Amino acid sequence: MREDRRPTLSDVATRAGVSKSLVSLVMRAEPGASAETRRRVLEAAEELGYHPDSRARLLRSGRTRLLGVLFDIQAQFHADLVTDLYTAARESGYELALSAVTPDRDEPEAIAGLLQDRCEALILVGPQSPVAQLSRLAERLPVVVVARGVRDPAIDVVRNADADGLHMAVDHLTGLGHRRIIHIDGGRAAGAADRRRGYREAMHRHRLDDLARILPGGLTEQDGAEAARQLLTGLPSAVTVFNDRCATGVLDVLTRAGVEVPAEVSVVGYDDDRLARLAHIDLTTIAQDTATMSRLAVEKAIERAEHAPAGRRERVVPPRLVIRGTTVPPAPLS
Amino acid sequence: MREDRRPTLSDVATRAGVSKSLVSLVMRAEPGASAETRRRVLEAAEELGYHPDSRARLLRSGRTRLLGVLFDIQAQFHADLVTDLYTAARESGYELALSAVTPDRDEPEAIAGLLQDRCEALILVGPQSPVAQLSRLAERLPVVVVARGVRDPAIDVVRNADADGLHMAVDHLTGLGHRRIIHIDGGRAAGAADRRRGYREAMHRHRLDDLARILPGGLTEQDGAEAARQLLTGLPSAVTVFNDRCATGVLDVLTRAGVEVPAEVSVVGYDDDRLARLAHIDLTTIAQDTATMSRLAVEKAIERAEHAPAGRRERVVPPRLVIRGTTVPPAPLS
DNA sequence: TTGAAAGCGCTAACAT
DNA sequence: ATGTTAGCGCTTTCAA
Repeated sequence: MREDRRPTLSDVATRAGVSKSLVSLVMRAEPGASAETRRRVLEAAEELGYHPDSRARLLRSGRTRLLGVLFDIQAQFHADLVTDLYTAARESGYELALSAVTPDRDEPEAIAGLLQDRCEALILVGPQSPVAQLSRLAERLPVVVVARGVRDPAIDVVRNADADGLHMAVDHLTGLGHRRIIHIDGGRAAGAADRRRGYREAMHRHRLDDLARILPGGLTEQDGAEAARQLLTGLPSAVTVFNDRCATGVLDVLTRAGVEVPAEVSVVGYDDDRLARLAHIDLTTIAQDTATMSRLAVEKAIERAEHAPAGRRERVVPPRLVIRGTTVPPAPLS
Repeated sequence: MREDRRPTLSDVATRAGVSKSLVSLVMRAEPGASAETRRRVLEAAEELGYHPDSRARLLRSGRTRLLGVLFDIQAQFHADLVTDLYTAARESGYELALSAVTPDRDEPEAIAGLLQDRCEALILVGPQSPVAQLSRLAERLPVVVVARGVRDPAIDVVRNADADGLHMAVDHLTGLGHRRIIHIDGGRAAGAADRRRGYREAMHRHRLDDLARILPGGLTEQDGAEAARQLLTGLPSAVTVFNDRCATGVLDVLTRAGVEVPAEVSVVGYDDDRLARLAHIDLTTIAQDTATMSRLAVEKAIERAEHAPAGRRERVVPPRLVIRGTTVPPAPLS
């Protein structure tokens, strides 16, 4: 069966006939022990099946090299970001502590968990908490907010240029010849306001103000489906949607209603999450550069954790238009 | 700016004018402190923004009350399970340590992270590792595998009755009058073999062996989309699909090809994940009882961690047919 | 009900 | 190159 007590550093020291300090040095591969001692210690450790206890180690050294990550386990885009955060953290020699927000586990609870783990900094992906709470948190440890704008000098922000993204979307559509372009927005979601603004600005620039129209949407497939039903009463020639998840709902309802996409209506999403890339969805979208955003977030977090804050407080990553199958020139009769 | 040192239990004790022991009791909500003391301590803790250091706490008490959870961050169904695992763990007074598998972070790496954290037991959601590796792991600490069958007396298993699930799906369809029912399978995925078997058994029971046909599918929307293209060459009257994610791909391709679901083809999924429940997908499916499975997994893990293994090694949870909008009687001409 | 003291397993500062 | 001595922040005796 299993050992009832795990061997400690002392056990190894006794067995090797040396002091704990030596064992500590050897286990960390630090210089300061003779080759012979090193050999004896390693041998003893091996025989005992010794593994250092990271908690004790970190408790003593005062460092955890741990970055706390808050995310919504139901959001595909968050999953994509977490994927890249793991990569970025490993490259920087840090570990990630994940804490998910679920329908039954709210943000304060998820954050409390991270604080208990003594993370050196927090990376919050699309947090919904009021700014005041985030500010309070930032008084206690470095906080980096990803994919949401927060105006607080103590909080680092990594986000994409949402307004620019919608400029690209609208420019792409007008370039194809579309004029009746509707925006299905994200309501109060992070980034939604900027994307709305970007849409309005672009429509204005193309002198299409009269045709501009914004339909209330949201973050989920459900929200998109509902918005699409509104759409059916008076079809535009193209739609820009708050995000890919919402766009998926739009696509689904349109298709079911017999509206051909893109022949009758072109659709542009936002995020370029895994969903959009699926061959059968094949959604034209505005890609957020999750790899870069993740790298920057980890960099920022470590920077703040290790020395004083340096560099710009807000990093805005440019989005990128990814043309796939849901956008074509408008039908002649349109 | 920020405090350079996080408040400790001693700080709280000083501020509240009591001993460390009292603070310790109060923070753990243990009896033995007067109401007045309790109030003062909590107030001091709040003012200082104190959070107990879990490492120190656990180092001292020798226990972590930590359950390590391995899951695939790209799988919706895993997200649903993790959601319920959080709930179950909280009810048992345990915490969860999440470790995600990503395209860039394989299972051994994710598991190594969990081991460093000194989790008392591991809950592996749909692990892909060979049984030999899981067995080796189980020699070091309690291991519970969820949603995959593993034949090793040292490993607890919590899964749903996959074969029964397909019996239900086929019975439902034949009950509606379907005869030409095809199964799109999950290849080598966990549970796929049992679901295939269940399909064959049910078709046999209904004396439909001649019409039984299995198409290679997989776990993802992509896999479903590809399988559906095969389907188009000779439409059956109904399809049972390995899981909801895959079924989504099937639905999408069929709809785009002008095949009406369910008028022309009925579709049944598996899992009842968030996707299936979306109003616009509205997929008839076989629900896995994630709440029960999660509760059992947590129970098993704690049981093994705290005393010797007790109770049945394998817990099989019955699935449940959820009838939604993708199944109707076959078209008369079919 | 409260407090003092002794560690948990480890690392860091200081000896030698 | 090696050993000794203090803790890290907490829980756990044990006394008061």
